[in-house]
Amino acid sequence: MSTSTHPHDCAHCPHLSHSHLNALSTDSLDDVIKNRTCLVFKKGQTIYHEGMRVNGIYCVHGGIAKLYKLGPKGKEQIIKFAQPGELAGYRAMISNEPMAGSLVAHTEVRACFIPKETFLTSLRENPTFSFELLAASCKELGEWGTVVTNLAQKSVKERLAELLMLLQATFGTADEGHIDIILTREELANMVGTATESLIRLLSELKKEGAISTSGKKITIANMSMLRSIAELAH
Amino acid sequence: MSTSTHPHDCAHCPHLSHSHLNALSTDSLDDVIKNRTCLVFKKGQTIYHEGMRVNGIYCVHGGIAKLYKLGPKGKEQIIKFAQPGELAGYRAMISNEPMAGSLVAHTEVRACFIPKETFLTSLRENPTFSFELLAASCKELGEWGTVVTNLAQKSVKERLAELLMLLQATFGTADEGHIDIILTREELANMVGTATESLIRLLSELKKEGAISTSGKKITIANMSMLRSIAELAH
DNA sequence: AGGTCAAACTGATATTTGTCATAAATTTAG
DNA sequence: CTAAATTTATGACAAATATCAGTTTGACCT
Repeated sequence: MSTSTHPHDCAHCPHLSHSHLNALSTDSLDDVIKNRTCLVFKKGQTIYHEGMRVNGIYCVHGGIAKLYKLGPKGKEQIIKFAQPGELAGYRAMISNEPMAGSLVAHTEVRACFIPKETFLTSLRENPTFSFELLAASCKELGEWGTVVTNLAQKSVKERLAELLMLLQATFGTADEGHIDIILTREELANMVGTATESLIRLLSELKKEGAISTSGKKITIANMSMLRSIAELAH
Repeated sequence: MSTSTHPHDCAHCPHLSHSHLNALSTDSLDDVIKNRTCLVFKKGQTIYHEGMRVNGIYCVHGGIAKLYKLGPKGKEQIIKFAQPGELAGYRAMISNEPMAGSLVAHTEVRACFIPKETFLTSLRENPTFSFELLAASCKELGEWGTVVTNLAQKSVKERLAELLMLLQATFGTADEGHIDIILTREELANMVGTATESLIRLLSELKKEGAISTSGKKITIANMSMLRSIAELAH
């Protein structure tokens, strides 16, 4: 089970400024803080399961959470990673459906649980918040179109090159220069939609070509323009 | 160019009841009607282009419009078809981005153009409308997750079987029993993400197996449960 | 009705990707 | 710190899918 900690200080959370919750009025934010529960999930722990009806949403304020769906043959398809400042589970809440995917702690995750009623009330009372979520959803919808097009039309190698660039853009680089998120080869495969063995071979190719270098699970982009040309052109 | 017609009677439009615009107050609807322009697009005509900034949205009230994106090698990826009652282009308007895809008249299309300002004002003044769009976007986001998972994990044949079921569910069956939308093999290929020749071969297989029958571009689902098992299981 | 053009189809072949088996390396747990 | 378990890696092969070349069909136009 998740562990409840001493309350997280949401009002001064360093992630608040780039969170959608920042659009709330002082009163609404107070209400959220009053009703939220602070939780800690150990690495690997499931926060919620696909298909579940959950009566609230999560605001991640520490660690990285992995959102995935199960495919027809039970294989996991990684949809996205949620970073501090992001809300998770609000789509299902708003469209009043079961969760479309499962959320699991990829590292240790600290998150606040905000009850459904609190969340829906804050939506109702804060047009700015509501509009911001609408705008974010609309933006994401546009991005999914690109994801689908790439998935349908690009080769696995092109998708992999693109994914590595995206990961670097999203998670930045660590001090040693590698992309600052640790993923297994299987997880990389579950993002680009291929078999683990194929992914391993293509990573080796990229390495041999000098586009990237690896050290265990740490991946460094060695030649960004080469990687970009692989992602966009071909072989 | 598109032709302007004598005004469409939006207030009594048979599609209004299942359109998001139905959530508007009488005043807002009047405002929309006052400012909208009714247009007719001939089959094949482009309504807007990917990458464009458009200063308004379209409300389709007749015909079918095809929304697609161009892939890296210039191949079209069909994202969806918009039917009467649907709004098109509102995502870009709300997230304030260029259009993520191109919209083209798949049949003759009748649509009202609603200027950006009118649309945004109605959003601002109608929380119900705004929430409905938010809920719809959230629902769609969940659906894209499934699309992506299927694209990443299913074979082309499975995706084709699924597409045929989806088309029947969306467009219904014509009197003669076929799925009530006419698509070229290339368009089908551009929906499932495969080469036209592959699609043709797989359609023939489905025909040989008795799951479907075809007559020109008209496709009839002959054995729905067989088709479903092909879509879900395998080969 | 005949000619023209685009779409549908077919075959042969190349390429990509998946699968299975197995070994080496790395991480984790005790 | 070592043993077990997982992850990474590689090879051989099978299956799926793309590509190219060419033929047939059917719709449309005057």
